[in-house]
Amino acid sequence: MATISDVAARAGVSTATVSRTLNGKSTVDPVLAARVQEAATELGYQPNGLARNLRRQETAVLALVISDVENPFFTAIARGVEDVAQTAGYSVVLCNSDEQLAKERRYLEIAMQERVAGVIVSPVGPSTSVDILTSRGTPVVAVDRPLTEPGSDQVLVDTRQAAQEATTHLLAAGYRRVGCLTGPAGVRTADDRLDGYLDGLRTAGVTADNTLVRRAEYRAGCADVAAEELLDLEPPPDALVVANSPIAVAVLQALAARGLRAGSDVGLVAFDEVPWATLIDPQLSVVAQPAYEIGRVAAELLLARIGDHSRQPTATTLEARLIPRGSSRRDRLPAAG
Amino acid sequence: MATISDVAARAGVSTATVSRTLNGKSTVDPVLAARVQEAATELGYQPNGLARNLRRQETAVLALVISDVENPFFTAIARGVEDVAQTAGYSVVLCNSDEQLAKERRYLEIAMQERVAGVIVSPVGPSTSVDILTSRGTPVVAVDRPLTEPGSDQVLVDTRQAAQEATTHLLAAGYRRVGCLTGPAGVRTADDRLDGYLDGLRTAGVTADNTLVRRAEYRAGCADVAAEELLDLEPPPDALVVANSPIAVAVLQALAARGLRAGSDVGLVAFDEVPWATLIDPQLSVVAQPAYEIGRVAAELLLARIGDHSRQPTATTLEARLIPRGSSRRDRLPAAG
DNA sequence: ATGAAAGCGCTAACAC
DNA sequence: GTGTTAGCGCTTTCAT
Repeated sequence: MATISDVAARAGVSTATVSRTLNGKSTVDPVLAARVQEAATELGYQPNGLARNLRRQETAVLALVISDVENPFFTAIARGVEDVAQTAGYSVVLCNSDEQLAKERRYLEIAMQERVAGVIVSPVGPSTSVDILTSRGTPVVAVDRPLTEPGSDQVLVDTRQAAQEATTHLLAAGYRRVGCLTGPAGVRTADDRLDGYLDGLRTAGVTADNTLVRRAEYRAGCADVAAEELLDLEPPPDALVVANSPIAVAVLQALAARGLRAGSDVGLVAFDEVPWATLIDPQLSVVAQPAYEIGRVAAELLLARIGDHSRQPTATTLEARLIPRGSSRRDRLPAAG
Repeated sequence: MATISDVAARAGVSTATVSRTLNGKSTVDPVLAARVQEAATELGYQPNGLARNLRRQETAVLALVISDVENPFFTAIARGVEDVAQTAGYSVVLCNSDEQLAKERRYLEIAMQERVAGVIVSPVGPSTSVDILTSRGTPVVAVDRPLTEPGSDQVLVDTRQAAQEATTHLLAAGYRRVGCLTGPAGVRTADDRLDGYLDGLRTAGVTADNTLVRRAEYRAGCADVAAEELLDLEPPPDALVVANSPIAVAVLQALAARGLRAGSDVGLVAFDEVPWATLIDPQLSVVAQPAYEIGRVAAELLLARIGDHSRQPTATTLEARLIPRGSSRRDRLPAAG
């Protein structure tokens, strides 16, 4: 594989001149520059990024470590990050931690070792290994879930508030036994949504019933049992606040298996807008999080910190929006009764 | 940031011994090894991957360049790739080409320059820039769509056959004006699915009607117009073969907007299984592609080629499976009439 | 404007 | 078993 000195030799100049030409630096004699270009293309020269990075001690690459590639919420974040990075001349590499601390740690280590310019992470847990990065001065921004250690920017959503709103909405619609199916303990969004649900009950003067609360993994295909347990309670809940869309799928499947109908039989509000929300009958009421926006803001924050390492870390909280649809309306009941 | 010589100095040994210890090479005196480990942790030493890669001229990283991160089909492939890479000690970085040739080319160049061990790509078009890689000896495997240039492994799906089967299925169910909404011209899967659809018509002795064929971008939110055009034809098609799930969403939305029902009003078979296929009413008939399997096989092929660069490139074709559900059954009609 | 030369941090011969 | 040393390919002073 042709190196820079091959090109230099062929063009009859020094490696410095080749480097300057190929990087568009200072003013190089047009004649020499042309000779260099020619030699480079003739040799099919491809710069060795490894060597360049080693010399420069930096890379125009951002790492984005998300906890589930198959969750549309996170892929939407990825789009936001990518769009911003792209226009700033950065590339982004996506790493899937799969909600596993070990994988997350591994990817963060690689990011560190490969000296990426910065990383955006949706931490699996509150006590992650981001200090590997922050202690070395690599800018980090946390999305979706906070980090206990200071030093990173954060872009979160006021999800507790949103969960309360969802609960209040269900209660106002006339549901009386509102349950909650949330994510694993220790995952902040899961705990927050549960707390918001409890806030909603309390505000309405309803006493919480622990048996109406279940937890499940956030990933697809993990919440089946929890959903079934809830629906098979005696008496069953007549409405559910559901913490994300993969879990919502499980709930809807369990409902269908029992011949139950969302809305009329069991009120439903699920976190995260999905393309199919309006395709099911009744349509799914959701708490829409500004996923793309989260990614956009996170990338902007990261680039700002890369440009100025002394910048103080900030915390941004975005708002979620309740979109009421048919799955949180009981009004079919009178018609049927 | 601590370097290997800092560690060597602190442990009172040579850099070579540090390197050997940290890489678990040959047999290092346990006493020295312990001193090295201690010095390393005290200094918070993190190896510089850039330097290591430069020296080794290789990286334990695979690049996966997919054409749409928001399409579940591709994220499922990513899962397959990741699972096998993981167990082989490789990490995978995901790059989103967004169906844009320029982005794809850019990521391929980065992959080359960063000297990744190999790349898996779902090419935006047939004439991609993979030769950047193949000519330099970097193993490449194409997934979902073939590459015209030889030299890469391929993992494809017999999608033409599947499209024919879907069409035949609709015809057999009693639909008479079966249309097709496929992807952009030049994208092989789009053209293949169209051809398969035409095969299906021909086999059944039905003359193809060009007005019943439309094309749209493969990405979400791009097929609305095409879907509407099709449904507003006079007379409209009474069934549709749809080339992927983002397009299927557009079709289902257009149907709903017109008060039409899948199955009874317009028969529907869409490519790609999605989590919500059984949640809509009627359930969505799909052609399920073995996405996870594609990723798995592609990664295995890639690792094999990395291990033995002289290995001959292979072509694997996997089968898709038609899953008939309610959206391709007309039987509601009699009940309604 | 151009070239010579010094490393970036690491690994792998090679010598001891 | 351990140390010495020569680069990997590039960028960037520092001279000229």
